Amino acid sequence: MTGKRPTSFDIAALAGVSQATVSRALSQGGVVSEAVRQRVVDAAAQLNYTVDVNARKLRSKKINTIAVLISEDMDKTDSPINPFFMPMIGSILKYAGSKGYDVLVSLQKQSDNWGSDYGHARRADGIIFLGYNDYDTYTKKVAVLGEMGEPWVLWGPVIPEHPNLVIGSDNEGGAYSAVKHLIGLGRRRIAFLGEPSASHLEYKERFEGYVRALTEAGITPDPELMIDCFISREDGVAAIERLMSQGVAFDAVFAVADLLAVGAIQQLLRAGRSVPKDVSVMGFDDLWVCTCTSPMLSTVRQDTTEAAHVLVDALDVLISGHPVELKRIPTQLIIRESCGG
Amino acid sequence: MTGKRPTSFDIAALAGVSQATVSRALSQGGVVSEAVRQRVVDAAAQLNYTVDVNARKLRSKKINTIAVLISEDMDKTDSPINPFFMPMIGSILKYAGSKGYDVLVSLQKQSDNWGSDYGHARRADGIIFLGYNDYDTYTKKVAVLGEMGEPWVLWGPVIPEHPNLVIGSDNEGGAYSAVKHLIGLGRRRIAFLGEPSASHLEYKERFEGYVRALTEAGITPDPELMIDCFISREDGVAAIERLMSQGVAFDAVFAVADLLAVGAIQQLLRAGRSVPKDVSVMGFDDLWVCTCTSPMLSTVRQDTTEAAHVLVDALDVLISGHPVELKRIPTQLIIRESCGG
DNA sequence: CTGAAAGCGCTTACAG
DNA sequence: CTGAAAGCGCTTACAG
Repeated sequence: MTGKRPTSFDIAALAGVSQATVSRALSQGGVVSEAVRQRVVDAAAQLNYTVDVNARKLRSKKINTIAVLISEDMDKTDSPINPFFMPMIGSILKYAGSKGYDVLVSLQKQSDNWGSDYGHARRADGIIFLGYNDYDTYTKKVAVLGEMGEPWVLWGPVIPEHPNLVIGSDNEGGAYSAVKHLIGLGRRRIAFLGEPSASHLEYKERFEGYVRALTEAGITPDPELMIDCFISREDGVAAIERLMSQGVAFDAVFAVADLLAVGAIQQLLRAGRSVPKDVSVMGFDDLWVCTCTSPMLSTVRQDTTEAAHVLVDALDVLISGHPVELKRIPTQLIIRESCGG
Repeated sequence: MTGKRPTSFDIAALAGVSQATVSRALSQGGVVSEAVRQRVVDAAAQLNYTVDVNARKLRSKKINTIAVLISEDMDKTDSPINPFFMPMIGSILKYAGSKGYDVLVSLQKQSDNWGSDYGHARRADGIIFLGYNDYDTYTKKVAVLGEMGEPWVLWGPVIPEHPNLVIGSDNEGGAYSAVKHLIGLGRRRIAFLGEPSASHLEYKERFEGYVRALTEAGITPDPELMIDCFISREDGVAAIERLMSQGVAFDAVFAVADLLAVGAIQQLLRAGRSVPKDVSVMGFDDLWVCTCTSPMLSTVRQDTTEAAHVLVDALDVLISGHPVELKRIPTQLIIRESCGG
């Protein structure tokens, strides 16, 4: 529909130079006299010309594109993307864009044999994986990429034994500081709401922080207070229902994810308990929803902006052929109304 | 870093056919005998070969890529993307992917002279614009694309005078049904929280629905009940503060966006009013946060999944050179706890 | 159904 | 600093 797009030859003719010179004038490192460059730029503007990126990529073998592959969230019906990743994706788009990368975004089922495709077909120079937190599944996948020499980084649990290039939050430390804060408030019976599967290492790390804080305060972790849940608001509601129906006494809730904490607050209020007077509630993530509840939710913030920068920078380094170390990003305790004083 | 990628010539040699046949065997409409195709596919698998998408795009002139251009939200500090678009983007990724499109996503400032770039540089066959709801700004921009013959669709207010290809919700009808519902509950003093700028036509349409429902019920719209706000939780809080400090009596709130309604609920509770007993609250959008408040927020749902499908389908039709009509997607009234009975 | 050949629009040594 | 030429890896008429 576009009619005839002008090519570099058209610009060359109009500017009275060779096609090669047009190419030089319009690319980053091209050596041309300033006068000629100006003529070319004017001619390009006049004909509404832009470099054909596909020809450039083919010829130069530089793609300047990164792929963001997001694990499709099968639990959620409303949106296929985990809300935690939303601002992170936004920041990745913004930051990668500022570094001159185009960004391909794709949703993938964890089961598919995706991934290799993107780099392999020369669509992207490197891949950022988001939401692949099931250790058993993803390790095999990225191993393939490693063999192919495809640069990739993954957001997830940072563990030393892990094959390089994983970037994530200080989950244990974040959980520790949160629970320590609750203890400082005088809470002793702190319920733990979390993911049961042993392959979700991030949640396991948060559990370890919980245990450390309790132990340090001389409190013996009580299995009755530990509720296995998947990560959803509904599971948070159910967890509180279960604790109360079993008659388990508790004066605080630490949830491994804000979604759980949101559900917990709702169910506590519904049951006539006051938050934070009767029960303090603490989440993890600092989703945007934390400021929308009444009372507003205290939480452990994962810095998604910083995460995006670190991920893109690491991939950038990897693409240029240098090694990168795995990195743990500090969390920050955010105290709002749901904790009380 | 990847070493030598195999080309179609390598596959040809291995399979004992010509390079052209490899190309045919591996492309959609290629005519080849089944036996040969199998040999080629096997050879490709053996060498871990995938078609170089850049060469394919250059040669075939088919890009099979759509660009999603999102207006960067300057108001928000936490995330640069309006939360309303999050699930829509997810659905677009999913649906466009299922149709065989790659999806480039980019954040743009409304002021930039972006956009034309994407189609023009042969990066994308067409463009989906999200969040460009300032009528005055975007009309000029898309006009340029129109002249260039670049396919595009825009999510926004659907108005007959508008240059084609805009897809949006039935804003007037949605607001009408919401306010009518409040009136049916016995509410008479219904505050309107909305965006003041006349160029934000979607909000204007919702205002018109509000007025129509009131008028139809014989209630004269009262300017005292109409509060100008930008679209944020904070503005929702401020709006309620203002109404109460001015001593304006009201028994319901209709907000043009859930964000406002969330803030309204928070401030009403803080001021000791009961929701919904004293005041019914109704939002618009059906953001995911609606189920996270206490009480849960009633709202007018915009169907983001349907929207994504309609946008992608329309762009698809446009790309193939056929015309498309502007379309209005029905909204749905979602009654939750914040309305009362 | 298959092969030989041309060419998509660029970038980049190689000369000058 | 600039030009002529080769070639990136494919697709697609054109023959057969």
